[in-house]
Amino acid sequence: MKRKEQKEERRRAILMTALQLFVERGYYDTKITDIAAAVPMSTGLLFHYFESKEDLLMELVKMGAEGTKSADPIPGVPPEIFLSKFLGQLFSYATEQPWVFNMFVLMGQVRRPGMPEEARKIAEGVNAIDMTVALIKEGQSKGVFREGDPVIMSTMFWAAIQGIMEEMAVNKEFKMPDPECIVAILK
Amino acid sequence: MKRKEQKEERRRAILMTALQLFVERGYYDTKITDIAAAVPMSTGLLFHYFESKEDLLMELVKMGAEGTKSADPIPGVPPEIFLSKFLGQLFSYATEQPWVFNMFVLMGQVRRPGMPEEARKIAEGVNAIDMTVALIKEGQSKGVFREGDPVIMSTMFWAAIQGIMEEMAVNKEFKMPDPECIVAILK
DNA sequence: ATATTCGTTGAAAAAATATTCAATAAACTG
DNA sequence: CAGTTTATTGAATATTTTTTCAACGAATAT
Repeated sequence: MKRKEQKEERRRAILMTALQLFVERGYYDTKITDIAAAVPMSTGLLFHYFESKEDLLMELVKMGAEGTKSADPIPGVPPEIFLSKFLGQLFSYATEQPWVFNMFVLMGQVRRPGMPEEARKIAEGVNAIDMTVALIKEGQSKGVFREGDPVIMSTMFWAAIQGIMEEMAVNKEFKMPDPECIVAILK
Repeated sequence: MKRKEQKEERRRAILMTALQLFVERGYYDTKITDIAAAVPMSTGLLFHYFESKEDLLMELVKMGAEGTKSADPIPGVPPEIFLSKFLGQLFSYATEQPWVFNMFVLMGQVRRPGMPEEARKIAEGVNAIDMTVALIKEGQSKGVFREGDPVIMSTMFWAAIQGIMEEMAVNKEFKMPDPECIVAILK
């Protein structure tokens, strides 16, 4: 039974290639032929593994949604510490586990208008903003975060992270920021 | 000579319609037929006014690049005051001059990978980040802004603003944030 | 060793979208 | 008013991109 393993491996290769291209060039600008050529394989064969381009995106987004569950806050850990550690981890993935990093970037991109509805819905379901809103409230009540509408603060926080990650994804020389520097947005 | 004025007006109408659709649905997801239908006019006629969809985008981006020049810092004004006033103005445009606001959002979007090269280049030329880098350095030397790599801080700053503006553009109920709250990212 | 299934290809078909165009109506000019 | 230019339409065409498919080779099973 080596066939099945090989098939899985090929599937993964396609997914990872597509992920990288989607993040670096954008979903609409990466054509099926680009993905196939980069894997590499014939365009026809790609449809042996995925029903459509949108299906490919869906698989990625589902994986991303799955993976994000492990980013839930740990009860008892102070919010500023948790966020700081979380970001440190995230940024270190940029070089150590590029696909995890790219996945995060992709999830953020898919939430934007103009992306295929189905995928977008799933990505919106993984709402990091809600998670941080709670954390921000906690931090505010403890006096470690400054006052202000938690929803706006959370939006700013994630937008800043997304912006930095997209910069990092495209411009490989961009210096990895100190997590503290981002958590400081909330302080 | 009423013809010429009317033509200009029609042109503007197309431009403004396209701008709104591009921002709300994204460039690739708004079809030429969508724009024409929204103006409203026949799809064929649209090509009487603009050579192509990309040309339409180019015109918008050129307008945006032109308009952004008026956002240069005023010598002598303290950086934190300038930025705060600037953001106040910008956010107030969201309701008072939606097209100015949308233009800002569009410029940010066009800078991203996957957008048509030609337009992207122009948008990247209008680099608000460079402008703020100087302002941040000034603020740091005066001690009103906190320490940290000015490029990263500037990237964060604009990414946060872009994120909030995109939210405002799509979700009309989103509460306009206090500019102080954003400038606080730098303090 | 033969049959059967699966992987693979590249060219052809289909689908989505942008663009052109011939025809007509409306506005202007002298 | 007759003639000329401009605006307008929507169906036809061109282009771009995705998707299918018939054919063939390689691996696996019997």
